[in-house]
Amino acid sequence: MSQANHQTILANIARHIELTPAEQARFIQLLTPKTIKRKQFLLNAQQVARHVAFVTAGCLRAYTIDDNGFEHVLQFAPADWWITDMYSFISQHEGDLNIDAIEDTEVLLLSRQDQLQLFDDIPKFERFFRIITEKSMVSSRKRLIDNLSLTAQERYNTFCNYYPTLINTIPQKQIAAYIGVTPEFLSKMRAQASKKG
Amino acid sequence: MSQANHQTILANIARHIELTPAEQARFIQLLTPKTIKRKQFLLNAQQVARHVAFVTAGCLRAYTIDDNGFEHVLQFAPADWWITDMYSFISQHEGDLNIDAIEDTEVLLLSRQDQLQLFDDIPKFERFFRIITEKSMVSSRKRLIDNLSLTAQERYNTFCNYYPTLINTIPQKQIAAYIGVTPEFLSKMRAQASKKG
DNA sequence: CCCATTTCTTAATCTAGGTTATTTGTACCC
DNA sequence: GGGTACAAATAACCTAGATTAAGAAATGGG
Repeated sequence: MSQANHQTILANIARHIELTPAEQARFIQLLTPKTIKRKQFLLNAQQVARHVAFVTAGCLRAYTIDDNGFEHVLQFAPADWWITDMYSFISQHEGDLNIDAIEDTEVLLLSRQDQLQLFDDIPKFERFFRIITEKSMVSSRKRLIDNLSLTAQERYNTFCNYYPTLINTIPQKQIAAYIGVTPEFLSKMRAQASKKG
Repeated sequence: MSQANHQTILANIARHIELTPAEQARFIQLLTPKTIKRKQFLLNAQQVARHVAFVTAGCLRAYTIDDNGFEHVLQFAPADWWITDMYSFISQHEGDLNIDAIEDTEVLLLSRQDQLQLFDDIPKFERFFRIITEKSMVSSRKRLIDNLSLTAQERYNTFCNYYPTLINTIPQKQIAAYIGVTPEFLSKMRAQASKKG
């Protein structure tokens, strides 16, 4: 089972770089498996994100709580996704993101320290993370544009396309906290949309 | 003068990696200087972003135009900033960002092709771009959180802190297109704020 | 299987910010 | 230096989405 998880992460990496068996072994050795039960936290705001997590099963969510107590979801991470508080992870200072599990979840953790060592020892890993950071940057920008230019209904549709597996598995209030509306308004939109068919 | 520009970009890079004189020379050789006059374009939507630009003087802006014809500014790039359409640059497919000059501007261009070659030849450059992409990612996320959780007035204040040099040099309508309000509403906010002192 | 908690829906009311329109101010260009 | 084009201000009115409140439905833990 742990073996299966290792295959998943190696397949994820193989999309961008090719590793020798020795390099694979070296990498696997640095990973710490961890189980996070539903509603438990991988990371709290005001903590330092020592690790980046790769999800092998379940689903995590990263969110902030604003001054009025409202939650804003930055990212969901179902299986095969990477997640961390990037600010805290790269600066190793305390961050403002909470990461918790919306269902029982398994992750493989890589510490920043080991990651940086890996960059020195096997530059291909620096390439891998350079590439996935470039891609995250693109999707973060895309989302910012969507928030600036789309209506709530359009953002909901976009969400459904982006996270198709999540629509029926996560509470609607989480979707609302992601697209930037109140749960009440999302409910109203869905009611109107279902009328029209 | 071109020498001065080269010093600027080398100093920018030296913040994160150390280069030998030979490596510096190799890098400089790959750069193409370009002048963009006020209101002229470095890149149009529907073009492929062949280059990433480093601004040595003046100021660029990157923006999209939505389906209703409204402009949304993603980034301003005064001197010492890097700018490109990241999606188009990494995929080499056509993008949706326009980049133009809000005043006469000088840039140094690095093509994606040369950048990737540089990553193969001198891994330190892959490190440099890995680091600045991580940092852009952090600021993009920060801005997304701000858009989800702050009022227009608070976003205006945040803008003033983030781009202090721009407040008096760029048109207010550009600031409005960045913080996500109409120029009319920004004008109203400023009037109210100045009343209170 | 049942109770407690959380989630979802509906509806009335409210407001931040948008829209439209007009006026005034400013900058550049021949 | 005067006209054209763009930028900013002001004000009346409008709407997408928030707030508040209350009931209905679903879920999960024991």
